[in-house]
Amino acid sequence: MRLRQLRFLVAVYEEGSFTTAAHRVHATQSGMSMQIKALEESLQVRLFDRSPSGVTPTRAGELAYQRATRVLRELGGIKSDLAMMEDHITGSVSVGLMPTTTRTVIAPVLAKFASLYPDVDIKMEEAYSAQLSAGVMAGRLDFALVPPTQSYRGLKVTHMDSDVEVFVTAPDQGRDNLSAIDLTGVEPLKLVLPGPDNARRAKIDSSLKTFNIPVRAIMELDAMMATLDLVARSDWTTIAPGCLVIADMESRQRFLHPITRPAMAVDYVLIEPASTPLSPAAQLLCEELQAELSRVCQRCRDELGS
Amino acid sequence: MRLRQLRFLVAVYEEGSFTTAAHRVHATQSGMSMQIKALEESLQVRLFDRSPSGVTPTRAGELAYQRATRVLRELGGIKSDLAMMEDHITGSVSVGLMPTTTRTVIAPVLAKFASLYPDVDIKMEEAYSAQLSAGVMAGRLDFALVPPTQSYRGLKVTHMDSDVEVFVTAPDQGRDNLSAIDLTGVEPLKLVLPGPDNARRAKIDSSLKTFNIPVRAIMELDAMMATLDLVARSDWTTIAPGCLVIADMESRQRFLHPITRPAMAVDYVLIEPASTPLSPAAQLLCEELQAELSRVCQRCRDELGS
DNA sequence: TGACCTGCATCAGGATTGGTGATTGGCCGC
DNA sequence: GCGGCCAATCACCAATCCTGATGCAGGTCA
Repeated sequence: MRLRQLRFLVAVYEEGSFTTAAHRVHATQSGMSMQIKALEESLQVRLFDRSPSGVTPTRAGELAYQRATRVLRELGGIKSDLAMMEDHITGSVSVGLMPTTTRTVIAPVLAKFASLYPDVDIKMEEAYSAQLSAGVMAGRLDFALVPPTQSYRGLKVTHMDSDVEVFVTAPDQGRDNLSAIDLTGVEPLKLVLPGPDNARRAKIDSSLKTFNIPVRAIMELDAMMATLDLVARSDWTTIAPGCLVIADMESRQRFLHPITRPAMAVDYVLIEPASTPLSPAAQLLCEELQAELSRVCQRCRDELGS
Repeated sequence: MRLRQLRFLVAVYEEGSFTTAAHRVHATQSGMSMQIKALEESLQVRLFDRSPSGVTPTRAGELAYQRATRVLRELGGIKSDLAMMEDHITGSVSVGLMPTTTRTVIAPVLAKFASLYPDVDIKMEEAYSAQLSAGVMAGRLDFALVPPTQSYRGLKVTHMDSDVEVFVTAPDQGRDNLSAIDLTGVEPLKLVLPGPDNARRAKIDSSLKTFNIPVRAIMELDAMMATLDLVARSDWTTIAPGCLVIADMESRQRFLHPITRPAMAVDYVLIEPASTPLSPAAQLLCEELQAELSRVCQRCRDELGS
């Protein structure tokens, strides 16, 4: 068994094709075919079912893939360890964040990190989950913080924290700030929500439907700040994650209302390449981010929980 | 980086010499030298300090070794996974046990395991820790259950459970069965103890010394059953792990006395090769052993704890 | 102090391995 | 039925790695 074969296995599994996998790892189709064959022979088991339209992993292929990613991750850990040994952390980190977290959570993290590790270059990208996971898979991003999505092929997923959803209105809409609300017993809502591609949207829709919550109108706005701005100066309302709106506790530009029913939570997960470990710098940034996120989430649950 | 290089790294680290490491992995000294050099170049760091009497790992070498064992362990996991996929567990398991556990713990485990997996061949070896760890390192044993020792080079160690030490006397020695005893306030003891090579012996000696426990005579007996037999039919006494003597709760051949002072515990650890995972059969036997051991240890702590 | 031993580094040659590009054969959609 | 797509195979070439011999440094013993 060779490391190259494991890398090939991972590529083929993730691409579902010998040819495209070969391109990805800068090899030829024939070499790919031979190496996979050799691997199958050394393991005495068929890893992929071949078809004229590509390949699909067998059960054994699934297992082998899972292990192979872990082997490669450990392998990369060697270099990380050695880099971590250096007293001086350097390099660059590219991180992707969903808009929710860019308002409150990220600023203190960046400030702290930059002062702790002045020689690390930070690149931050704000986008929705699909683009972020694509970025991580393509290697453009070291890791990303996203809501749970469906497609994790080639990604390692770690749950980081759970946040509460909060109902948000303008101050002049006749509700007391921080008063709890039961959405199942309320006049029809005018809601600003993200578009159907958004991961939170699906959960919200299903809650609305399950509990027969009346909705007068829905406006789709795939821009968080615009949404909040609109809510602040109109009779439109929205449902937003605690992390996003907790700053309004002080500013009182918007009034926040814990939701007693239905129960709605939003999860944050970390995604990173399945078969590559984080660089030391990325690991450290990740820890800072985790710490700050759970601090904020804790506060949200305490002060905005139902 | 190549897997072969990692195997070489592990061998060199554990042997402390290029030449003997080369023999171990069926390679030549020159090939070993070149591969390690290549590895060092690809990692851009020196892994071993060479001297005319052998090699010693640098700090980087330590780290790389730790990782390398984990890589190889994960790698072996591929085959284990695939073997585990078979509905029918087969193969053979060689396990080493210290005498303490062979009296009470192992029988039910073997009985259950043999009936669950009738096609697995079991080999069991009873010996003291030094021989067992040598056996594991040489690959003769899949794993072994031993008391904590010093030298773990090349072994993965997992703490399994903690047991109590019990003071044991013959029934006619004027002590009530199960009556607690404070060894610090007792007339000088006649103790049968294992020899100085035994891992428990060092701990017992240090306790005796620390608490100034008077000892009239010590007899060294490296045979557990003989020790117990002697204690049952004389005024000699001993200190034994709970697991070993709990059977006397019913038989009353010997009287047991929880020790209130000094606090004495005996740990059981599992050792296995650092860079090879357990075979599926070994893994299963290990789980059964763990379960039974913690059941017995729990009972010992409940009924023989101070 | 000098001969000897041990252990690692280095070198050149040779065998094995792995990658390449072209070709074949099977299946699907047009 | 034809062209496109994909994997398997083959022969050839290049790179790699292993080998056995030799050199060198340090430590030991008479």
